[in-house]
Amino acid sequence: MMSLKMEDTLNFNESSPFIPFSSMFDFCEVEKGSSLGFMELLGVQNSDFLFDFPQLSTMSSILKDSQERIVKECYEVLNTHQPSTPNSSFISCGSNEVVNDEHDKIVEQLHEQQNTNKKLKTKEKRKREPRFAFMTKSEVDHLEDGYRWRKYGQKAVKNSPFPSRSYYRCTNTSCNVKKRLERSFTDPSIVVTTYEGKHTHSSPVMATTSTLFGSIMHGANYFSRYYQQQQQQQKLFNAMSSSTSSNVNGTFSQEVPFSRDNGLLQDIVHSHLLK
DNA sequence: CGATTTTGACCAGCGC
DNA sequence: GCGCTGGTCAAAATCG
Repeated sequence: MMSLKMEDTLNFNESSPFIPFSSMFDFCEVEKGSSLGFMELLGVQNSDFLFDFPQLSTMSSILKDSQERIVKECYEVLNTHQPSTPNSSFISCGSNEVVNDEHDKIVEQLHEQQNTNKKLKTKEKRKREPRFAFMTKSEVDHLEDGYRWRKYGQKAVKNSPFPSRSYYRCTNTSCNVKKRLERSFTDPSIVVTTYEGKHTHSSPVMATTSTLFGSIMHGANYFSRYYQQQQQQQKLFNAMSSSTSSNVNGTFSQEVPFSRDNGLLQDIVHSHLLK
């Protein structure tokens, strides 16, 4: 497996405050370090995805800094959250060697299983959009993000020294995005912002302020795809390992799903930000 | 006067 | 079933 190094791409300022990407697991009810947990974390299921932006006061002033963080953190994830099993390679989707009846059968079974799980889930729970949250050190509760929001509710937070949690909805009638704001339990200077859903329109305010959120969402979507693919391939690998354990090693090829040359950076960060 | 915020009531999900 | 909690609704109040 090739190692990805962001130093080759960006001159990251080592002295600037930086909390590792892995720290976001501290805020989530998923298993730390597992690729499954990470998938759920990215909104593939119903969990939250958290970034941490310490020492930052306004969205507009941190644009460049955050962009570098996102890229650095993304590279860290790629290098540290690979499948834990040794030799648990990625299986090339286009590999001719694994195209046979057994393969098709297993794929079909996996799809059926996934559909069954989906049906059960939607029956169990009301459908909720993937959530995406980040923390910002700020004295101001409501940070400018380029979109216009209307407050539709406020709730007292139990056992919290801070009065409430605020609920906002995008003012665009065709857009269903929601946002939740609250002060951190552990550090009052930190504002936790949670977005739910995806804007169906462009930012009505400045392009520059919305670009940060756009980049973050873009990064989240990227990893969502990445780990969804990885998880699916891992399942297939496990299924085939149990059924055809004798020739596993010779059957699958190791492969990096998104190579740097194919534009990992471009996939995460909007191109005009890289200039 | 329209847009936005405030706030108490209400609803749904969950654990016991 | 009951109580708790997170999330939403909607009428009234406030703002620009």
